[in-house]
Amino acid sequence: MKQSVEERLRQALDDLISAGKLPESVASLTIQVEETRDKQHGDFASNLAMILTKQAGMPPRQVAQALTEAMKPDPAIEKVEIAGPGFINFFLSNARFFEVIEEVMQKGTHYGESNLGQGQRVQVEFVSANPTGPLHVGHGRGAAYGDSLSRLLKLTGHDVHKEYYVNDAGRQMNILAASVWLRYLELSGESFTFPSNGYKGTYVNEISEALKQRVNRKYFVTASDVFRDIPADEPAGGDKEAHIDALVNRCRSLLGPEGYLDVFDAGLNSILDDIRDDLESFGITYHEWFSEKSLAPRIQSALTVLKDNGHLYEQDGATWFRSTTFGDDKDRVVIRENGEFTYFASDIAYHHDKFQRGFDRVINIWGADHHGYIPRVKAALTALNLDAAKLDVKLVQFAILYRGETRVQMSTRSGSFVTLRELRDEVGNDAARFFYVTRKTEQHMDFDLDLAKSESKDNPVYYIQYAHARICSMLRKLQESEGRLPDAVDPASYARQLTDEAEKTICAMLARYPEVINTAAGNLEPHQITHYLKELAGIFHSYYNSQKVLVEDASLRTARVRLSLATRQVLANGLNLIGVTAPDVM
RNA sequence: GCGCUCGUAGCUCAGCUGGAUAGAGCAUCGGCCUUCUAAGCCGAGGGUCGUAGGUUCGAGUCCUACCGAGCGCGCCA
Repeated sequence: MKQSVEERLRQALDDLISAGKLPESVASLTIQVEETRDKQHGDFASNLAMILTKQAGMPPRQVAQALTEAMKPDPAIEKVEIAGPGFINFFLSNARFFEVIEEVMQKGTHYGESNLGQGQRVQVEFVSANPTGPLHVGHGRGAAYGDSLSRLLKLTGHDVHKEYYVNDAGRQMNILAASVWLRYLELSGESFTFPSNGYKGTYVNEISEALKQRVNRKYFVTASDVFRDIPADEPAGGDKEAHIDALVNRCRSLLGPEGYLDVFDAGLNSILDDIRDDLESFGITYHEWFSEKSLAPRIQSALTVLKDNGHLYEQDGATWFRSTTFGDDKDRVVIRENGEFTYFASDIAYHHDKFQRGFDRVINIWGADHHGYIPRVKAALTALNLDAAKLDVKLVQFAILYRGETRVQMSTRSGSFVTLRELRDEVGNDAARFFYVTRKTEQHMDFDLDLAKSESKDNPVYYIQYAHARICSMLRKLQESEGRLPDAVDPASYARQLTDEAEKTICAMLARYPEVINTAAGNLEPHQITHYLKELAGIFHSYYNSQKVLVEDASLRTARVRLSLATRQVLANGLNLIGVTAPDVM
């Protein structure tokens, strides 16, 4: 519908240019047409005349007049009006609105698809939480967003590759391994003060328990041997970092390379399995789980490229990347004085690898606390002679958790946190996914757990699902009485039968769906879909209350049933896009 | 101090990339079930869009400066 209006304006514009009434320069102008908010202004409106004012050298209303006169007649357009400061308002022919019903029915689950992405290869990396503990509710938002975005991109013609970057190397993982081992020693009868900076969650005990079952006393060492000459922990007046690092080193030396790796993997694999299982239950699967450890051999080669390009230098015994050349606040260390690579060095190698894999576009979904990394990662890409513009980093603000009035402190280390699994168990997958994705990512979000848990009744997701279930229920009733659902009829019949204003509104809404999808995909904003669905469900509920669908008159009934079928289809398509089920019965 | 993300109804949030009189949902108040699911519908009240300037035909949207919130500014990950 919108397209006919655009075509007509384009034609008028071109004609005026060839007639010499408008300068050549305006030919490249993109024509803006929008749906009117107020139907007194017609169905669609364009601001074209006002944009042209300056270059045409005429007042806007006069430009509008010229455009209107140049327009050839179009069967889809019933009336054109000039209004306000110079808007051109289009009134479409009635029959046009109802064509969408059969279009939706014909395309079914494919309705809304587009070729916006033109087969572009897009990588979406999301969640990528450290495998040092179960996912918590903060990760849930990135998970729901990343997955919905991926579905959206796939639907709009992108070749999507979903990836989880597993931080299975580094200090935190070593602390986890040490924590597992220490709990194992406790289970084996030793007693000591657990390090304040160790991982204290109960899941660690479970891993240690399983380890004990498997290896029995193979890794046993007495507590006095473990803690001999270890610097004091913070509660004892020492430094907690030094304390835990010393324990990690002691763990390594006492267990030997093989034993240490066994304990390390016990922790890593158990937690990774748990995360994978958690996400799968949440409706999220990945194409690839990319191991940071596997990157080790390639870190040096990435740094070599930087070095060859002249962007590395030595200072204070460390190797630095001159990221300030590319707009970063300060230069960054890539190889520490002790010879170890920094986390950033891995990140350079990872992004180097991503780009070498040939993606046209790379989307990183990060927690908002990582925003400071964007300049340095982009700097690294540029320094590697790669196109940093292909990298898009979306920051997801953390949800601030409340339990009633009190704020919930979240720390993976202390073990006092709400897991994603707990949230899913309490509010359900549908509510959780919908809730997470219903606001835009940059927006802070207050999340009252008590409210969310008790909210099941008020949660907007039910409102939409209910609309879907209602239609299903109605159709079941018709199946019973008629034995079948009506087939397609001539669009002209819809125009004759569907005279209620609400019916036209619903059709206009259905017709807008593909555009909503494209805008949402283009802006990486799946939240637009949830708002669209709420609106569609709303007008349908309202219609349902004012008009009976299953009326005696067969022609009218058929038209209304087909309209309902189309609405159901779009609701289902939209819900599926955000990973929410569309139930037949509620 | 510098940087990033924000500031819209009592609360939680939209606002279609600059358009016509700023919208929903909760919450509050008043109505609607002998009729396809009341998990629903209809109506009412509620706003200096953080503040002040600027850009233009036109600003919640763009630019600048302040105010306020959250986060970041390690040879941590």
